[in-house]
Amino acid sequence: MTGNAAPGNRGNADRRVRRTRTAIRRALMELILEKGYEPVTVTDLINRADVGRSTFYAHFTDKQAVLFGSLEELDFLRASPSADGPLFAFSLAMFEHVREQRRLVRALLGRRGGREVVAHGERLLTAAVRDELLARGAAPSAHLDLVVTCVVGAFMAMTRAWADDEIVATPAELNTAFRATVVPGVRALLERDPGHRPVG
Amino acid sequence: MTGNAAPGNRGNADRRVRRTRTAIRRALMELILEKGYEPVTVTDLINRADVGRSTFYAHFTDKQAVLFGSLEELDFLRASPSADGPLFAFSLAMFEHVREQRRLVRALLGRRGGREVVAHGERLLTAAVRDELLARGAAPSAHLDLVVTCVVGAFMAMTRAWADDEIVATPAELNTAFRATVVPGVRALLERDPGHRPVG
DNA sequence: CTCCTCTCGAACAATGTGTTCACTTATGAA
DNA sequence: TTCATAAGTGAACACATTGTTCGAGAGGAG
Repeated sequence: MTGNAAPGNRGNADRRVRRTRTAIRRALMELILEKGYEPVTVTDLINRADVGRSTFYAHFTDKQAVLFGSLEELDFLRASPSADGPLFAFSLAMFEHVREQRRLVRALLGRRGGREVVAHGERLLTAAVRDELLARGAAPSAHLDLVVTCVVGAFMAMTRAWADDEIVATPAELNTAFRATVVPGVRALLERDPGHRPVG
Repeated sequence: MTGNAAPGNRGNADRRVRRTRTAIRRALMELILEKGYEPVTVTDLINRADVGRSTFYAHFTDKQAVLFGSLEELDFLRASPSADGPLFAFSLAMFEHVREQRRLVRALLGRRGGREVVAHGERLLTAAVRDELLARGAAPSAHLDLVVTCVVGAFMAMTRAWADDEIVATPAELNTAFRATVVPGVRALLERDPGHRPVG
């Protein structure tokens, strides 16, 4: 092993390497679904993947590296900002997607989830929301960033609370409440802002 | 030692007990300010407090117990809901309070903070916001709870992002953005709801 | 087939947790 | 002041987890 931990070598030639990495990734997913993300230890991982301890560290620096490697393959949070159509059209689709992957979402974002994972999701969503508002003519500003933070915070809070069973609702209800709370304020922002609407 | 870990015995007679507990609490606060909450270990605590390991466990079950004991004395999040005055009047005061206690807030809520601490703060704030909306005539409902979750999520997200230096702003700016995002939606909710306005 | 890479697995040093116990000390009440 | 007792000490323990190292051996590429 050349010691290249967590490289981008997706299509590695050596069958052994592929076997090891996929075994570890699969083990992580399984364990996450069973216990949540935080409680999973490297020791769990190598036991489940049936892989030597040294082998693990030859490929990944820690469990987070494994997760973030796998996360790229999931297309959660692939919210492509749209300038037309309803504001924040992503929300309903996302809430529904979250319901489908509920166990995983709870494990990653919920109480037993991981701080870094939430932060990662927040970053992705923040970028998407910001882009959408810019595409709809909002002027880039500190104020805009604050508003984006609010919107993302609201969305993540609902998702987390719902995944954790703190609230009971359908995706449609989540969506309605989210939009009812946030859209009026954002719409006011957009209208107040003359903006250079790039097409409609 | 009778083995009563973390009791409510605030005014304990024995001077030794008081000495031990305050030493541990003070140690936790100091260490939190130095390293953030998560990295602090029980071992750190007993070294700093200069207290035997067994003594620590005679008084507290873990570091979280120490924190939650101390937290009661801080009057963060003492947002008394008001039925009159502007909606969410607590927000500016709270943002300002947060600025004063910035180092502590960052340590508790920020990247190096603790999951449970955030959850605790969220619970307190959720209750306060919910009460305020009820006091202003909103009907108790699942929808209301969802909206409250949004509002609290937005507030916490701003606070955290700001404490972590992800965004730069004054309390007034935070307050403006928060209210601009959230108040229109909430106001619409209250107006749509005939409600039994109890005075105002 | 052969050579090189990867894996194995065990051992290691660190660090942390939570418990136990015999011993010493401080405290508060009489 | 005396003294029974509640409290603190400190060291040792078993255990879990991390991240590293190394020689031996197996597996794959070419």
